[in-house]
Amino acid sequence: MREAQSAAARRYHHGDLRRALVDAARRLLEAEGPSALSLRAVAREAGVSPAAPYHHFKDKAELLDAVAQEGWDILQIQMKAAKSGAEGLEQLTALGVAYVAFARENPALYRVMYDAARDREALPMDVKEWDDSAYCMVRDTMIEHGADPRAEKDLELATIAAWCGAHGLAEMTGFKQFDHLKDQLGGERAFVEQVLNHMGLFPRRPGSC
Amino acid sequence: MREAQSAAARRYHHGDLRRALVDAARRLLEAEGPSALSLRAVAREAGVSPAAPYHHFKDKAELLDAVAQEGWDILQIQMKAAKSGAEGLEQLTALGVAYVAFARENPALYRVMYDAARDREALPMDVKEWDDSAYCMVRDTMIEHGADPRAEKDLELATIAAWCGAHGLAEMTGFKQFDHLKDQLGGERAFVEQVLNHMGLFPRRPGSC
DNA sequence: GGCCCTATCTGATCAGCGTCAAGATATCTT
DNA sequence: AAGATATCTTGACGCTGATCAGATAGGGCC
Repeated sequence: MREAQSAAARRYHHGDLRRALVDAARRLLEAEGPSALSLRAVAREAGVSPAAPYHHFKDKAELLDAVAQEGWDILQIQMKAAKSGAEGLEQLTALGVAYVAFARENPALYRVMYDAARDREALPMDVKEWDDSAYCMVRDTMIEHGADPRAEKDLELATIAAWCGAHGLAEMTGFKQFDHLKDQLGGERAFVEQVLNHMGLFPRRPGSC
Repeated sequence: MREAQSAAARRYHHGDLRRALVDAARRLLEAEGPSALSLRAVAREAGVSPAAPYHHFKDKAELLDAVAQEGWDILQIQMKAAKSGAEGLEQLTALGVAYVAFARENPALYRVMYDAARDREALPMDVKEWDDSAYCMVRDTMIEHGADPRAEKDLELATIAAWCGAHGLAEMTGFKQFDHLKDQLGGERAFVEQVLNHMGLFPRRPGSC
């Protein structure tokens, strides 16, 4: 009926429609932006009828959740790579730079990721894979460079503070108000690095400063 | 034709429909959340036809811009009050707490504010009123407490870092992942304060730390 | 007062959206 | 081969943002 297909990737009538829908969504997202991401447009892009997605996703939000999850996976991979590309305390800055770079290079995807997070009032990291999460990578990096792993609260607070700062910077780096400063500093990359360095990317030790 | 009305507030057929629409939008926003904020629902709430708003706003986005602008105004007022309610270096923390509190008490409004900002890739502060903006309030507070006003770049970077951190915290404070920590610290307010204190809410002086 | 002009608002209409129910179709199981 | 089941299509519903012609009501001018 159909050409030879990559076996496991195809099933039933259309093939692995679930996979195809997520791919179509990401294609649309990159090409047309978040506002063009309607369920019907995704179905159209995947070559199926508007109702077909409902056999694989409860509703539109669940499709977007799947797209967002892929985004978090990619972000984690890129942060991991950035960490191993740096040494010493600069690893923390490198993680931040990678985080912001991901958001800037995939703005539509990043928006979908946080729209979903805001809706469910939680980051989408499952508890069971919590240990591999990008969030924990930041915390562990702090420990590796001297933060006291027994001061749990301070460690968590510092990780949260760093994450919040990176997220804020990711959303605002593109704002026009900062164009002047970016030029002064020699580009967006330098701007991001320096703002990150002005954040407390490390646990406060009692009595420091 | 109509009862006595507050004079300046009423004009033409309906009255000051523009004002009425923004009010209706904020009412809907608080009652039903951002997803219920359709142009038609706003018109319904204001008691006019679905097409009436188009005589006062170019499109839906422009209505939302007006709502967002009111949000920024309120935020600024509340931050100003918070600053004068604190003393010394704690003023900076107080500004952050007020910022996050506003976002937490008006989550739908805060979302509209930043949705608009992301769309136009800029904070909505007009250049002419830049000097009164909440953003400058943060910077000026840093100066008042010893930051060197001549180190312009560091000052700006620190202000941006603080703003990014506050925004990130505003969006993520409600996330369920942090519930445990909030309980440990004795409530959300304490959580917010401590995360803020872990951020670098002050310009880096060369050689400090 | 009487007139026109213009801003304002209504009603009808359009394409597109998310979602659902009913029916057709292809694959899996036996 | 036959029945069960998962998958997809078709058609429909109510909603949305937006546009247009036409009704209406104030303000300015004589």
